[in-house]
Amino acid sequence: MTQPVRTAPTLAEVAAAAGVSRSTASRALNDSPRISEETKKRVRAAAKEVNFVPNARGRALAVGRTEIIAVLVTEPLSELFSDPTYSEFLSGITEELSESSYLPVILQASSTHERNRAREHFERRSFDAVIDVSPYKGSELLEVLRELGVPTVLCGQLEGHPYRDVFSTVYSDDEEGGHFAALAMKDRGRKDIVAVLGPQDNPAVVDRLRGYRAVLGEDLPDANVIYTGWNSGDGYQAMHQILAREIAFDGVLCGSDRIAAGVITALNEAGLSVPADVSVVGFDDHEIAARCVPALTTVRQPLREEGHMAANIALDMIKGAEPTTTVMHMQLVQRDSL
Amino acid sequence: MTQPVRTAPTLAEVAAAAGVSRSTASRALNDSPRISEETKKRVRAAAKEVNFVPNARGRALAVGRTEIIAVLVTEPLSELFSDPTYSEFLSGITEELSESSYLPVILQASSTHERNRAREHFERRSFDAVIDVSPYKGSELLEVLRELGVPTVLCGQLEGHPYRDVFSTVYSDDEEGGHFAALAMKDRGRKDIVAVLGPQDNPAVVDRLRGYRAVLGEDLPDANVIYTGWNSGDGYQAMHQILAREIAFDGVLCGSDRIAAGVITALNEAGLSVPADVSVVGFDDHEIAARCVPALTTVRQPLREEGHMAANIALDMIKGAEPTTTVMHMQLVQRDSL
DNA sequence: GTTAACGGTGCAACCGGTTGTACAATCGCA
DNA sequence: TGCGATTGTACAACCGGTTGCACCGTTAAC
Repeated sequence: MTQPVRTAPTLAEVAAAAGVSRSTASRALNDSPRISEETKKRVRAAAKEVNFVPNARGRALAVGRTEIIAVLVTEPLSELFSDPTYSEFLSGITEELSESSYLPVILQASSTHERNRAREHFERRSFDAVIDVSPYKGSELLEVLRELGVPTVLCGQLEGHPYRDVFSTVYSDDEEGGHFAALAMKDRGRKDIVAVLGPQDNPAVVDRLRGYRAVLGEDLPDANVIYTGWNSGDGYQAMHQILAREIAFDGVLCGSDRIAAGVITALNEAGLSVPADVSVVGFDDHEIAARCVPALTTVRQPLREEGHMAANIALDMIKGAEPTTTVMHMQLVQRDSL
Repeated sequence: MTQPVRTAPTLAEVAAAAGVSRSTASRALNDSPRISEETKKRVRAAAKEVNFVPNARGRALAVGRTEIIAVLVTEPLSELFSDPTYSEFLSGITEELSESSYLPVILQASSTHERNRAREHFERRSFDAVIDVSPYKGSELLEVLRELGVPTVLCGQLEGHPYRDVFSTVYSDDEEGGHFAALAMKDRGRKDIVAVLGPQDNPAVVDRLRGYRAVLGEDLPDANVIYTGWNSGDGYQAMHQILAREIAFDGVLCGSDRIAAGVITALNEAGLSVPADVSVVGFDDHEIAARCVPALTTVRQPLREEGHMAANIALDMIKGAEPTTTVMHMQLVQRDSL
């Protein structure tokens, strides 16, 4: 039943069918005010008749846009998939772009090979804009984007904001998140706090700690701050270290919900009850937070909304808008671990 | 330090710099045999000089290709991310395409809105080919692709293969996988088998069951076949149902590793030992399989390789190759649950 | 009755490449 | 010396749209 492949109808055919010129047909379909209703109607009918859809390649060349936005990702695909943060964030971007005619492309940049490919695509002007999901890692590519003048949105802060005047930035206020978590501890009357954070070189970690400190002061001594990875295993191990020190503490601030899950496991194994003996607060509000026993009090980052925002800013920049900096707000999610 | 945005150099500028015509410049850069070595050298030098990279839009229009391949996905992004099957498979596609100049685009088609957007992109000829990752769900779109004559690769079998003469197909031999799992049970001397499978309408499930049956015959009675979801919770629940029936059984064939994990948990809770009392065989060989206690014997599907294959076939079809059907082979991974 | 204003349309150029074909220059050979 | 074959290059058309500008026919104003 192989049907003969129709070769796609072009604007010229529509124009011929409607008895007008190509330019008039184009204007009619793009709803230009210079064309009479009468003619528009005729052209639209002709277009419907021959099943006309404007060719993406021709359009792209003429208007100087590909209507494609690259989402630059530094993590390898497997990590990308295992980290729910990205899923949420990418969904936000995709959702928002699906309202426009733009198409998001996930562009990986973990290996050198991939970065070179990415660079090549940038130079070819394959994309109208770039959304960089983990900008603190890909500085060479950022340099390229700057030179090429590609509208770019950075998700997350860059230390020192070297590109603030060229790129837009969207990030959650991590310091504020730290505030919220610390205030919750304080309100609960906790006075001897331990923090199990992510990697020390992560800007979000630095800001959150600053937030903790602003509220807790000496209740969170330097010695009680541990930097580690983001996973439950890391939290578990860190908690063991702390228990081994035999210091007194009644609260643990965690850099992620997964860390918190590991911390709770370690505490329970040591015979400590959460929240009776020790309060625990997480970060992120991923699925795992609600499933913890006890359910985890945590700080929610509006990831999906950040995705929406990033996509919109990218679209605006394509239209010529100036770079902007947008700060999203954190939120404390009260559950049972505090 | 905002650097003035260079407007990208065009072929015309290269030609001027090299003192040749645009056509000669184009041929020189594309290494046409009709151009003298001497001239090629000069043009290449000029191109390097002005930092020329051919513009993707212009090229696309001229050669009639966008160099973009759509990966059509029926699942919502969150599911896509939570299912390691896709991660592996998509990695395969991405890896392979990164060797070419082609760019993969993940195109979601779970909601009606998304399917309409997808259709529009197809009609605009935004993609040179489509790889459909879950073809049994998106038949309307397949119809569109067929009419438009877009080179398409289906991953997974379609019942009745209605598009066999138009589309290429890549799939793993699920019946063979069923064979392997069932043979393992048989070799171990298991005689009363239960199967906890995925959804009944999934063609892979149907084929695997056929494979089981061919080996086990009456050792796997109809009443012992349970259809459910793919997750551990589903496996757990299904096993409870079976235990409640108080029938005798000594082996469980599972539709996924996650199902198997749930099954093992339920068995253990009921005081049954794996593999002493009951043998369990999974499917997929995901990360979870090795982490099960006991480590799960399972059937491995070569997902990454399937991704490579699908990408290559897509590239071939773009070059005009006829549709092909490719069957990948399953493999039994022996561990401790049998 | 002439002319200015204006709404509607078409011509042609343009976006940035690729490619069929014509043409000029060089060479070999009769 | 004259011819055809061969090589290297340029001209121009083309891919499929968009858009600046000129032009046409009305109508309104003077």
